[in-house]
Amino acid sequence: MDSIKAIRGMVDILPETSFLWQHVEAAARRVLAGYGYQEIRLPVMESTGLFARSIGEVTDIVEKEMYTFEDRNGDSISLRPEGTAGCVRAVVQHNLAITPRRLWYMGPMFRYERPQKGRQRQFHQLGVEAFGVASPDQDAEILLLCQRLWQALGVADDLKLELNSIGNTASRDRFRSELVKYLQQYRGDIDEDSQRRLETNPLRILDSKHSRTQEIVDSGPRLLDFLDDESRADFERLQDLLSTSGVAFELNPKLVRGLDYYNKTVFEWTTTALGAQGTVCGGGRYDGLVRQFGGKDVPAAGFGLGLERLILLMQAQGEQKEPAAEIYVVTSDESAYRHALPRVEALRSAFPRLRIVQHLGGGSFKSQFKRADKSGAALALVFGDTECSNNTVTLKPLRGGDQRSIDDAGLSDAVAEQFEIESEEVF
RNA sequence: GUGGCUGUAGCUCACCAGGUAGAGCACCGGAUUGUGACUCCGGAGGUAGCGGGUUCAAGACCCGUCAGCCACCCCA
Repeated sequence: MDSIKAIRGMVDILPETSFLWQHVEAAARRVLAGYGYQEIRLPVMESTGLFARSIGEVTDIVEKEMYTFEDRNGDSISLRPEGTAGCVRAVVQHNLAITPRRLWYMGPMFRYERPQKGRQRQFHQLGVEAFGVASPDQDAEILLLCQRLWQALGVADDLKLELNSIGNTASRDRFRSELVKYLQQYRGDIDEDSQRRLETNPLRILDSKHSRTQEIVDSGPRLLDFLDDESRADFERLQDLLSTSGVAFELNPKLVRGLDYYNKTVFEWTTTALGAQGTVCGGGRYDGLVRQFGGKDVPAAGFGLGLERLILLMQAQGEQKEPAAEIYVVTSDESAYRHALPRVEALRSAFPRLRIVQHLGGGSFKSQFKRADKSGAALALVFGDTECSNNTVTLKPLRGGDQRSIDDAGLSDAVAEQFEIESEEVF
């Protein structure tokens, strides 16, 4: 029997990187809370129809990338390929959109694609969705929030904001038919994929990577020229807001996004540091989606942020290592261990944020100190026969300095001094 | 889904007209028995991704398969 391995595209996040995840997640929570966003936790499975109707029947995601199967009762259900659909469903189902509502969620998404760096079959997104505000100050807010997160994580310089407006449904339809009409003339010249999209999703031809197709597109009709007045005005105001609040951006008239539900503002934060998978965060406005799911006519805007890609970006700047524990406790034998245990527990109570590692499994002092050294701890606490019999502890700095013995009673103060912290006495 | 590259100890890699595997790091133990790092000595660890084929003989060649990577595609 072959050894059992994780299935393709599903990866384990090991301890050497899980701390980075925690760091990113904590930063995100902090930033989100700072803007008044609240967490919503959603199922990872939904009715297949939910995704088909929101994302778009003819998108790649729905056509060939979903994990879809029959529930035991025969219903077709799917693992979520993205979060917005489920979030909108929940908002409608629980009537959450009656007031301005700022939401976020974090969790795994599933897409059956060929894995590559920055692209897995199970990956993780932070999703942010804001309901109830139609004006571009909402768009600006979520972009500001993004930028704050980039700054908090030190990746602001690696990310570029690309911005576009794809207008309302009517103006987009007008543009689409003009575009199709134009491209029909060059049917034989454009690439195969684009020819297919001529029928299914013509807008996607705009960001084709084929150079010949690109040339043809470049001299064709421009989306911007077809924008309705409201979209145009909002788009200009958004740019103005971003400029005054210090968010740099680049207009990309060919940015259209792959999902059907977007309108007006669309954007992507991209990097060149990750190869072909350069989009770290993407989103926009989706004013019609809530209504489409039977809710009120509530405008909305949001984005999805790829956590793996964000973390890859941080790792690309250099190795990220988890800081070592502060203290390593060494004991000479069983009785010393019993002696030390309550004292170490008291220390943990007094300094809940210190990481104190107790040596386990016995062994000679020599081997215990080897462990202590390897642990990277700054300080070893030594409980030997001598210490135990006269109620003292030896503090041995492991990164330089002389060791000294003190009375048990002074341990707390000595530790506080060494790490320049105060006792919190939290239990 | 398409094309290409790769797959040898925990990690990074090597060897080899095809003759049943080696280094560095990591790991474990020791260098007079209450003290780590440096040094020295010793040790453990691989049916060479998996399956099949060619051959007297394959990790090395061929086929298949699985996985990773790169590009396409797609997007996070």
